[in-house]
Amino acid sequence: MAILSDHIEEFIKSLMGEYDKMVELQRNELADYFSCAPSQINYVLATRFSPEKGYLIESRRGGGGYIRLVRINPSKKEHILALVSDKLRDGKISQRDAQTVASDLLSMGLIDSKAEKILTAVVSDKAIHLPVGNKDKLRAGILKEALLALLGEE
Amino acid sequence: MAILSDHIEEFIKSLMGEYDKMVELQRNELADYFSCAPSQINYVLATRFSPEKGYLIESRRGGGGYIRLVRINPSKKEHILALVSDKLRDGKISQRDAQTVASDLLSMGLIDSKAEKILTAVVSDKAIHLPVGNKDKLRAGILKEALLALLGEE
DNA sequence: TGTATTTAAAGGTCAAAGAAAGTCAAAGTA
DNA sequence: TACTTTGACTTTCTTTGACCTTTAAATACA
Repeated sequence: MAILSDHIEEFIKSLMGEYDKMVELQRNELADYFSCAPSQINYVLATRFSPEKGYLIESRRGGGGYIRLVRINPSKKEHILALVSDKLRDGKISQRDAQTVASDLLSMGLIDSKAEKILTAVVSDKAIHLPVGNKDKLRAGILKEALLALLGEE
Repeated sequence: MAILSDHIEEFIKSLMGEYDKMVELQRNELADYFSCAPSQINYVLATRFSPEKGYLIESRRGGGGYIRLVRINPSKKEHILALVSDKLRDGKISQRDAQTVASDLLSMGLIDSKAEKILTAVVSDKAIHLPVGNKDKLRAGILKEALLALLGEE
């Protein structure tokens, strides 16, 4: 597993360092450095540096333009409550989305990898073997309880 | 004449070596090497590298995709698999028993208190809001997947 | 000089092509 | 009968390229 997008992700993270809150990129320069299409950079930002993963993106076009990544350090409680009201608003959630929630929590450092594994497992279609239909509704209930349980832990 | 699947199994095991915990495969490459259909590889994985046989499988599709096999720590495996076959034998479990399983795991040191909270939550009747009846069956499925997921850690 | 216009330098979007792996059912084999 | 093998089709993730929008700087002009 060593793919261009992963390299770019790593590179950006190394630029940001462990403790910095912010880094500024030049899209074209980066694309040049990795010999790829500039839009590749957007792809990496969209898939690896989304708000759900704990980053905000600001940018400016034109001469002297830039892309600025800001790492947000969310309060656990707020973030989880936001997830509950956001992703579970309509009382159902797909397996895919639920697992994204889990992996996002991990990448934000709000849960550890063991907890992430459990979350991923319990929202899987495998865990929820119903004949058909309302899996997504049930899954939402399970995920919700799990998330609320996380609130308790400090 | 040993059969193709057996050869593939052996080959993968030799790749992993005696002491490695993990090996990464390329499905198509392997299939090529054995001149078989790619889905043959899935068959081998499903029949020879299941959790019950001591392996977890992670994978990723698309460019840079891979299949990763993780060998489960045997002693942990025994504990947990014993639980699975014991408590979940008949495919259902009460909320009370499920929660006992969780707290037992905690006191055995196999999970931390955060994980225990999650487990307790996801097997609660609150999480599983079905109109009526088959909660215990569903709960068993959820618990089982959660336990199997734990096998991978550490 | 001050404003309007043009140009060039960024970054953004989207869809298509490519690169894996997954699924499932049918056919083959022991 | 149960296990194995295959192949067609699906899903997911990545990469590229063509075209669009925004902005700063340069230039023209009144």
